[in-house]
Amino acid sequence: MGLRERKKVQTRNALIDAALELFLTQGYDATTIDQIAARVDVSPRTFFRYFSSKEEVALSPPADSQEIFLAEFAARPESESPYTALSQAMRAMIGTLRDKEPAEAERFMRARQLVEETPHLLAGQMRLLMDNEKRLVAEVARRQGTDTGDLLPQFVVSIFTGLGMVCYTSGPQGFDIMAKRLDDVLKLADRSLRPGWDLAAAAVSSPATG
Amino acid sequence: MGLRERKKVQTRNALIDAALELFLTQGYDATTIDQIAARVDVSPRTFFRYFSSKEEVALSPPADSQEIFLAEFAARPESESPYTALSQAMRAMIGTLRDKEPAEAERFMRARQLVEETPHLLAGQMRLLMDNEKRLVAEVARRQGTDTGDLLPQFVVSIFTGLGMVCYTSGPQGFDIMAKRLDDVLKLADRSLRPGWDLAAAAVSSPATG
DNA sequence: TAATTTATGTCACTGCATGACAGATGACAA
DNA sequence: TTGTCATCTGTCATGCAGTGACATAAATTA
Repeated sequence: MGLRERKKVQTRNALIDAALELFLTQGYDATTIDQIAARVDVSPRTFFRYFSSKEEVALSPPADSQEIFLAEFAARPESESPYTALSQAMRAMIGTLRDKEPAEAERFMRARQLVEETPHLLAGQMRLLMDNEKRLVAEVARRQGTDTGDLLPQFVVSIFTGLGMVCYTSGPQGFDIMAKRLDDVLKLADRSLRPGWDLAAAAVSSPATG
Repeated sequence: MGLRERKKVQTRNALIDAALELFLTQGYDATTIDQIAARVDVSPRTFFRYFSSKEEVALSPPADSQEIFLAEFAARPESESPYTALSQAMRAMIGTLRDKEPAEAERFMRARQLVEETPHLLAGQMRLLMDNEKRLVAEVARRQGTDTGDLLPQFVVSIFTGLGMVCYTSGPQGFDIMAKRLDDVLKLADRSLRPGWDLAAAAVSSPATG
């Protein structure tokens, strides 16, 4: 990796860290791009060459973690039912984040705290989630052998997204507490959902449409 | 109702209609506040006296419909379980919207279409949803006799919100198709969820934490 | 009609975001 | 090392969103 590329990574991380620091201390709205840029000694224009908006710099860690989740999900064995694969992918994601180098893991936690206390960012994160939802639905449909347009895969993904929100919205905390919370929610889900609810068979047994 | 008050309602509706018209034809981003204001013959500054942001004018109908939903939910009889009450409130909301005068019903449908095809607005609507979620969780907890901090009421609300999203994200359509879609999703939920899953008893029967 | 309240318009200003252009800096070959 | 090329950065100019201050116009009330 050349010097140029290393510098870019460095600047990018510096911008994220500076932004998170200012957002968390002064608040998101009260912080200007100029302040963030000044702290990293770059021009405001340069900031926008790394991030397309003020929102994006704050949501950059969450976006990364979602990518990780999607990768983990795609890597789950075919033997797992859609919902099981989703749950396991979520656990795997938390583990992957925890095992990163401290500086990076710290960024994820700080961003998480910021997003939670800033409604605008929470909305933005939901948008990220919905952007990925299509990919998720497609993969679930594939595992079920159903069509992407079917109600069932969308249903499964929506239920799961709901669970994710519950364990996400629960105050500042570390990865371990987050994992514990996820376990609790998944246990609750196991008690609430019928076995095989996420498999196509249940839907197929219904009479033809119309 | 005095002349002044009537004029305000009139201007407000005119602004919403002009905004929706421009947003739907030119796109949300390509439309400026100046254009909207010009179409209603008011100054741009006046626009911001009616709506605090460009986003708010577009989300005004969805915000209203959510208020209707909350009112319907609060009015459901105590005999209904939390989830049943939520489902019935949703059906009631669609009915209430359909029965409004055509001009107003039209606004809801147009806004719905706009929100669906504009990611930024979809995110904004999710924020509205989450703003109301606290109220919803509190009411569900009250019906269950559980604490607002408990996992169960949050779980129930999240599951339901997920269902709502499924039936919301499904292409441009009228109230009837929307109601049909809701029915399908609720049927699917009935097949997937264990009886009594939304009642406190199920959680209480689990062994003590730890 | 006169006095009061309230809505609206104008003006000025800050912040976010983008395009264009020039200069600085790293990459690479001779 | 040097020269060339690609790329990153800073400066400048611009448009749009959103807000505060103040004056004006209109509706309300007496």
